Amino acid sequence: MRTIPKNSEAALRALGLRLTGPRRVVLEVLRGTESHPTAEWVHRVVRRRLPRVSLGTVYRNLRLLVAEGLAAEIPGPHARFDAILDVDGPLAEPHAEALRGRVAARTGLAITHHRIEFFGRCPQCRSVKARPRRAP
Amino acid sequence: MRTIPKNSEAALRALGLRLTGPRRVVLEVLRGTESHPTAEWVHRVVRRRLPRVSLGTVYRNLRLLVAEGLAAEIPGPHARFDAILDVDGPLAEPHAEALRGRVAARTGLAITHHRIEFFGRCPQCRSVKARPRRAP
DNA sequence: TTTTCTGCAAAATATTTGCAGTCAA
DNA sequence: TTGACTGCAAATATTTTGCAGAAAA
Repeated sequence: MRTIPKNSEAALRALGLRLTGPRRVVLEVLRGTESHPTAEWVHRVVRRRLPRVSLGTVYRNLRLLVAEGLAAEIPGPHARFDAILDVDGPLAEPHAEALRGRVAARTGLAITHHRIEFFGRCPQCRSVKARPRRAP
Repeated sequence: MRTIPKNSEAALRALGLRLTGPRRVVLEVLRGTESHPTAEWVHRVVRRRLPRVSLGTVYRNLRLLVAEGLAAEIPGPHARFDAILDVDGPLAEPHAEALRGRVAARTGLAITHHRIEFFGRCPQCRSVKARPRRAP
């Protein structure tokens, strides 16, 4: 399974994407928050570093990062985005299989697929005193 | 943990919601598809049974079902909705705990929370020959 | 009855896109 | 250089809401 570099520049380069200021900052902002930010929130935060970045560019880069697998789009009243890192696929299989069986037995459903997501803080984030502000 | 009835009418009544045509059909449509439909798709399908239902009403009921825990909103370019049934909470815990530990060790993240979703077809759906049409 | 809900249509939000100029490679 | 990318603003698309009437409890 492909591994995504923790360094944002490297992650973008690994995908053959051009390394532009707005793009790098959008990814870093996503990776730097624990919340599930809206596009508008990302835009506000990106602008603290690059004041001239437009909302359109933020949207274009969010969609690009999602398409490239560097970000995920998650539930909410407005679309919300999260940075993601890979975990080796087979890691989860034994547990997932056991769970599928139990869920199937309990519900009578024929399970077609499942999704497991973990949310957490990286070491770098933990070393910072101030906790990230929550998205609106 | 609260259990959600498989019968849509009973599920709505159990929550003290009024049983209206549009509401019941919206829930049944959600439960009757394997795909992750958009609000507009739900609207189209609901209208095959109740032609006068408006898009606004579909939105109101989708939001209500989400608020009441009968449906979930999931990722996509447009908001997408799924019907959900409960699985006993403690059922998943031993596996989830084991997974959290392995994911934390592998990624260096301090896991704050996780979410496990299973998708499948109910016995009633399986007995039908024609497979449900996919959402757009 | 008395609320809650609905259809309709307008309003508010959110997202995408065309274009001309910039910039990374 | 030259494609890819961007800001800007206009165009679309999506979602929410006010209101008067209809319907459930």
